[in-house]
Amino acid sequence: MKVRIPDATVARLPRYLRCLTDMSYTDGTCSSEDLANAAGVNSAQVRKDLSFLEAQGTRGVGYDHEDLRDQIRKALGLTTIHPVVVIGAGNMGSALANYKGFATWGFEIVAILDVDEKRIGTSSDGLIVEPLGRLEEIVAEEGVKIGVIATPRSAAQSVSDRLTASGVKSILNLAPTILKINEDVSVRRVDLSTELGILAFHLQS
Amino acid sequence: MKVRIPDATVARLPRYLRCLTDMSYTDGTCSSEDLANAAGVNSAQVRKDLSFLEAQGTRGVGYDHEDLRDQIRKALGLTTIHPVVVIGAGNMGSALANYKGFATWGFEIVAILDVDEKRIGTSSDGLIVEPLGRLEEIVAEEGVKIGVIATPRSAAQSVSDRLTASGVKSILNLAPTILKINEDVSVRRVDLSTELGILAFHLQS
DNA sequence: TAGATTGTTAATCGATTAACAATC
DNA sequence: TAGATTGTTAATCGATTAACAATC
Repeated sequence: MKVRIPDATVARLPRYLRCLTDMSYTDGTCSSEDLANAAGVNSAQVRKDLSFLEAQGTRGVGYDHEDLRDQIRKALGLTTIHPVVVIGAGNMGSALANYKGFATWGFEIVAILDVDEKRIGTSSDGLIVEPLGRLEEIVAEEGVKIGVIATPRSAAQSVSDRLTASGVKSILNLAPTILKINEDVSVRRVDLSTELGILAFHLQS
Repeated sequence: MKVRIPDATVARLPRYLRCLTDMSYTDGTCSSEDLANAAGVNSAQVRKDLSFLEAQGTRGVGYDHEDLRDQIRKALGLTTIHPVVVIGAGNMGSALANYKGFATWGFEIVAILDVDEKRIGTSSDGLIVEPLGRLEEIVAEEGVKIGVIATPRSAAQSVSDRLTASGVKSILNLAPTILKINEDVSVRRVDLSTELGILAFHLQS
């Protein structure tokens, strides 16, 4: 990459990757116009975004489909396997554990933890639900840097504290609460109420 | 509201609402500094955002906690009940159906639909899973304006087409694909691979 | 009055996009 | 060469935030 990739661009790169996959041809070229249409953004935006990558298009032709995917993966750091731990084996946690799509992005769910005795020992997609007590041990053993919080709201903060204390550097928070967390940890929050709230706003106008 | 509320502000309003709820005192006041700390944003940001609302703070004192929540709800259009239909009764759909928190935001899941015979007729939080065939009927009967797509990738586009044809104006897409959709429909997409991809990027630097 | 906090301005910063020379 | 598309510039647009007068 030439310079630091802007946040807005980083946020769009996975979308481009998704679109390139949806296009599902692995050879041939793809123009910025094609990708812009698929992703629902401006084509100048696409070219600008891709200019931060090492990907090179060919004037008059477009971008090599396969090369582009590789370069996006490389920019996002998806060239190595990332072990991920999921806390909470409820519906949300199970949805994650069962989702095959992560593998192609380089994420491997190495464990799914819960406090509920009734869930511990059950299997979710070949993964046995383990007791929450093993969190620190698993994070250390597997070198986990990414944790997903899929617990009820009440447990989220304490789980977050334990994850960061164990050395986890990135957290995906699916619990409907705002975590208090050290600045050197990246957090992404997915809150379906928030999303519905934004949709409700747009219904008005 | 004085003028059109900027997108960035709209996206933060649900977060403020969440924080105010987390604070959990229903009387008393809350300063922009308090709310900024809870939400992890700048206090000038908070004041600017709130200036688009009818909420009035009191100089030297702060904002009335209860009034602020009401005004945010009002601005987002959360003062009436919004019927919501969920398509797909897998783990993700069930997580939605089981989540009690929607009710306090004014969302009521009126139906959960699936094509899978094995799921139809089963109960998810008091809601019987109904056949996908009833989609149009239910949307019309209940006056549904918001649909949630929690199907596999392969079914998402066709479900989206049917929802919009039935008059649904807002879609929350949880399927890992980008929908082709008319511009007059608002779409929010939640893609956990995207979120993990962004986290992976931040692990690098 | 003194202390606190809002509401708003204006400066800054970052993101978007039209336009077009470069070039395949 | 003619047509197509990139890569980049520069203009514009929108978002953020420091600063401070207003005022409770």
